[in-house]
Amino acid sequence: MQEKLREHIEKIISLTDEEFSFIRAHFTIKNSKKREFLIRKGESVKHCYFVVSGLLKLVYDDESGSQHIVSFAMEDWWETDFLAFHTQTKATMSLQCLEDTDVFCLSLENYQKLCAGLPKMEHFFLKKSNSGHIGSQQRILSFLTSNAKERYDQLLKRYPSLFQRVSKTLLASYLGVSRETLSRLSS
Amino acid sequence: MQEKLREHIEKIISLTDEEFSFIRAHFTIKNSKKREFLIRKGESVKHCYFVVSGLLKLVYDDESGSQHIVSFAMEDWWETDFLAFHTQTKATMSLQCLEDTDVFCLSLENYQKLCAGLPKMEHFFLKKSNSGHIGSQQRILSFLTSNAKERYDQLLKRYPSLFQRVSKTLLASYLGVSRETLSRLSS
DNA sequence: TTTTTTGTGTGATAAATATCACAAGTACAA
DNA sequence: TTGTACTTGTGATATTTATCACACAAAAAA
Repeated sequence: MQEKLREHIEKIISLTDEEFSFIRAHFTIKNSKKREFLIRKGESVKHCYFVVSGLLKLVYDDESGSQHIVSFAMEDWWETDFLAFHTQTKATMSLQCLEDTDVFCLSLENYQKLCAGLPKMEHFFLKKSNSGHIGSQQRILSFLTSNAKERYDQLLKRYPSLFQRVSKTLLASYLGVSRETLSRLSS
Repeated sequence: MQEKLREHIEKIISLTDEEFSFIRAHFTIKNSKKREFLIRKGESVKHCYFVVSGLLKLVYDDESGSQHIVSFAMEDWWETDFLAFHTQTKATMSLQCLEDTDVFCLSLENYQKLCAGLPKMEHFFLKKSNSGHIGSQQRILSFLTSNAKERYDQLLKRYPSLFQRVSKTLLASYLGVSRETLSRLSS
């Protein structure tokens, strides 16, 4: 499990064994079962998570009770309610396991210590944050330029594995269409 | 004009005069007229821009010829085609002045030198990138949870000044609705 | 100034999508 | 095993939004 984290980081920066030990010491491990919550709306957000295996959904529940999926977090993803985590405010979203999931947990304090103690890691997180930002911008663009059918096809092309792992209902709520419309599109 | 940049950076990290001189040396200044392009689709993206005054639009032109506004860049914003800038690929979007605009320009090379020479700045850019990511996620959320009217009201509330500065047609293309629909919403 | 482009509102209509309702299939727990 | 909850497809209908067309106003260019 440690190796997964190390390999992931070493895609961007190279590390000595000592550096990795230093990094490793800032994380804890958590093994969660399907349906378990890592973050609950309204509670404080203790950690940023690195997904080693499994699958989670980051969801926003609106006033009328419907769910909106901001993001699916799969292997090799960093996920949390970033706003709440960085500003130390209460979560506005929830992070819940869709499968049994193993994660590394990084507290804000350890995140800051890690960046301060090893500037390379600040560089690493900057790269990650940039990719995240670019990814979100692409998703915005897909809302601006594409209808439901096109967004569905783009998702299918980009993350084909998702279609085996999550229900159509969840895909619909990620794409921003009703499950009935999605059902009619895919047939 | 320099002071604007310094004040902006000092909102996040504090600087000595020498540090600021070091930073300043990595930027060039550009004054552009309304309608001028800082980035053109298809060309290479030389800089990341910090907007001192004025207003720009970051637009994506689709195959059918319609424009989609990914972002408005106002005073104190950092803007570029981030994907093209960071990966040194051709621009897929254009950045064009909606008003006469003054910017500081930072090349990728200088961006890297700046981060390497002054780790504080890597920290600064990480904070900026995180806010950008969070902002994009909020925008995604508005597409997921809100209809055109609600998105319009949210934008009006968040950036009231935009409504004096840009045409309804451009607002429509930022919100992802046709100008006719927007016109009917706002009356 | 005159001309041309750009912006805006609004009607009529078409297309996309949501909502409600129901039936049947599948997974999972008691 | 039975039952309960979750999932999926599909019909009927309502709502939202896009598209096309036009008139006119405002702004920029000649």
